[in-house]
Amino acid sequence: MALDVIHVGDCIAALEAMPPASVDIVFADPPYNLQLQGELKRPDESRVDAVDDAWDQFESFAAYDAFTRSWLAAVRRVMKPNATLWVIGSYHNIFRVGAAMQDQGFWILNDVIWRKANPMPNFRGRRFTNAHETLIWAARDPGAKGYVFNYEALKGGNEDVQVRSDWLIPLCTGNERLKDADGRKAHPTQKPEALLARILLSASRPGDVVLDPFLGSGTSAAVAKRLRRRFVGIERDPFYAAAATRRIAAIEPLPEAALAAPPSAREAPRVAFAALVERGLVTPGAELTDAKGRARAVVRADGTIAIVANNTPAVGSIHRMGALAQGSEACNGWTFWHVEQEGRRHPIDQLRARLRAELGLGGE
Amino acid sequence: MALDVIHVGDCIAALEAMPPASVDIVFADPPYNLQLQGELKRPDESRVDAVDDAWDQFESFAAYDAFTRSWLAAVRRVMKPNATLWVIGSYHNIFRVGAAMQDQGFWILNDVIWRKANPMPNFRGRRFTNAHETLIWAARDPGAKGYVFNYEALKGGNEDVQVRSDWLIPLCTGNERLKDADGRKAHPTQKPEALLARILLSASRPGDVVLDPFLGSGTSAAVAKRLRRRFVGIERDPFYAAAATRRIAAIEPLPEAALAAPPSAREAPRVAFAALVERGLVTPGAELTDAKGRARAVVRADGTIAIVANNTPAVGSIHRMGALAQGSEACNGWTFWHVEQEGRRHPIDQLRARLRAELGLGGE
DNA sequence: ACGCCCATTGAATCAAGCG
DNA sequence: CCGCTTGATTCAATGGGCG
Repeated sequence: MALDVIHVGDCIAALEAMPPASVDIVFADPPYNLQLQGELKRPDESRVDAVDDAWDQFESFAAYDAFTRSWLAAVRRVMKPNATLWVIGSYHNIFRVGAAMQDQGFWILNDVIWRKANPMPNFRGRRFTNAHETLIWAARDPGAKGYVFNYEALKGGNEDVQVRSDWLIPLCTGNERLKDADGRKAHPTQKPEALLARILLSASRPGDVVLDPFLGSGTSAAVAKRLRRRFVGIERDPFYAAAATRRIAAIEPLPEAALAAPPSAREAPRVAFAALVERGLVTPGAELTDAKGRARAVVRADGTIAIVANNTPAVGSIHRMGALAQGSEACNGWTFWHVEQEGRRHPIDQLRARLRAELGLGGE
Repeated sequence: MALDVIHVGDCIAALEAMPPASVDIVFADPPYNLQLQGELKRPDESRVDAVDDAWDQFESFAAYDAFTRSWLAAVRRVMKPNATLWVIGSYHNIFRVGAAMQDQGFWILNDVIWRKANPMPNFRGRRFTNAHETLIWAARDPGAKGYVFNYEALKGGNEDVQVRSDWLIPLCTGNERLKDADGRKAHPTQKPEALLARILLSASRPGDVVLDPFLGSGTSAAVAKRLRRRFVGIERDPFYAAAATRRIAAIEPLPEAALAAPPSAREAPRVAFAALVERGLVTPGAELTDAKGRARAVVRADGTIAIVANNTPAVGSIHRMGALAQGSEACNGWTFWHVEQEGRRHPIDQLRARLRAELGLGGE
């Protein structure tokens, strides 16, 4: 399969020519089926340049649904089992697309709201300002566990709080907006690079293959190249494809160091408590306590620990014994148990971190 | 048709017993079909009290769709030609509901995002915090022009800018949350009154008939009564219906002066005084005075205020009415108007400062 | 009265690895 | 595929208790 290229042509045919289970993440910005009636003018009588292109016209909801089902099925075939799909739309089409996705077995992970910082006002004053679009993020199958979600990196870049499902991002305007030779916008619905960057940084890794079946002005491919992902773009209109090709050629990938994944506790190699005992970071016979010094345990040479709970002696893993000492079902022994050094109690997780560093295994 | 009552029973049967074209606005909070698998625990091992009620269980998407089509059709019959329908849901169900609405001929006016100020986190760090729910606002028919949308009043209560399609509102917690005899939450999905107030103030008028086919804890009826709308509530569960009945009985309608016809464009208030009203820092019907207690005004539910100047009643923004009361051309209503608390008068600017602090400095 | 600390809680489709 | 073990994981708001 050719990577980092744009296929010009119908997306169904192009998708069917691709090998199955070959892409890691899909971004799709399908026609919105806007169903606009007349033309709209601003209060100053200037005309609003609406999306009235032929590709956005469908005869009926049924025709739009058939189109949706067909591209969703074709996309689903080329997704790896742990790939995820992002679709963007507005109230004109997103409900139909979301229902079709569920019908085809996609498993919705989140709906995400793109809150536009600078939306077009409602000139007639008959509705609320349409100030957002909706993204649906879905796994290929129910129960998919292995999808990519760069939780820690996202949280780290967000004042150390979880990223929410509502994202505030400005429209694509100014220099970022592609213009044609006449200085008019080259594509009517160009998406901001910030939006695609957040998507790709959230749910893909460097080197992953990003598929966009409705490439348009090429935002997804441009951001993929900058973030050192590979891309497969499909676009029916040769003029849009040409504009996207020029745009992508001018992109310089970011330095690899700017994209390396931060160390993640979840991906750090496992170190058994027994290894700490073996390596001498904890001495057999040493005493462990909880943070407040109430529960007590004795370290055994084989890496298990011994406690007395309810006047009954027990031996087992740091986790089991932590749960037993607390009377809870589960327990992370690494953070529950502490050792005393120089009069202060430290969680044994600190010792594990030190051993990881000694072994050069990363994970802090 | 009996108004201001709760019908206990199946909503389809109750709707079919109503006369056609008899309600002005519908709010529907149908089951979300959450499809939860196991149980979920917080990092501290406490159990999350999930929605696992029988009424939220459906055998399949097809069963849920059939249910949706049936209540939508029954609701549509009792809507006046210019009535509008509001439906709330999450990604579990809202796409299916929205598509069914379009299929039945409803005309979507907006989708509106309820951004939760204090959502439950994602404890396992495997997705984005699910921090919003989606509302769909639709007219009964395509091309409906006569629906109610109180554009000027909404704009006036929003710093004189159009209200957007994303609304930041806290969850229903604390005192507002209905409790049963054991002190546990009486209903698992009680909606905040601020959300319903914004809906009814946006798209209905005093005296209008508000229908809620899934009344639950009765938030829509309680807010309807307070805002001097009439209501028809339908609830299947007699325990929920009884709790709602008690709740509604305790509601005192706001003074009519706080709800009379919205002001004209020229009199629209210019600041987010409405936010103070919505959040309960100022009560509709409360009295404002100047620093010396001479001029007097009454707070209205939409964030405008009413005064009598030169024996002539007038309604408008805190600034306009302050100017009118002083006989000056301009006035900063925030420093002119005061509220009395514990025998002392404070400028309403202090309340604004408090709200800003609560919202985190107003920066979103 | 006020501030601080702690416990509780909310429409949630919430794990991964090894044997 | 099943079953067991390991061990990773939370934000804003409310309200009560205490000093």
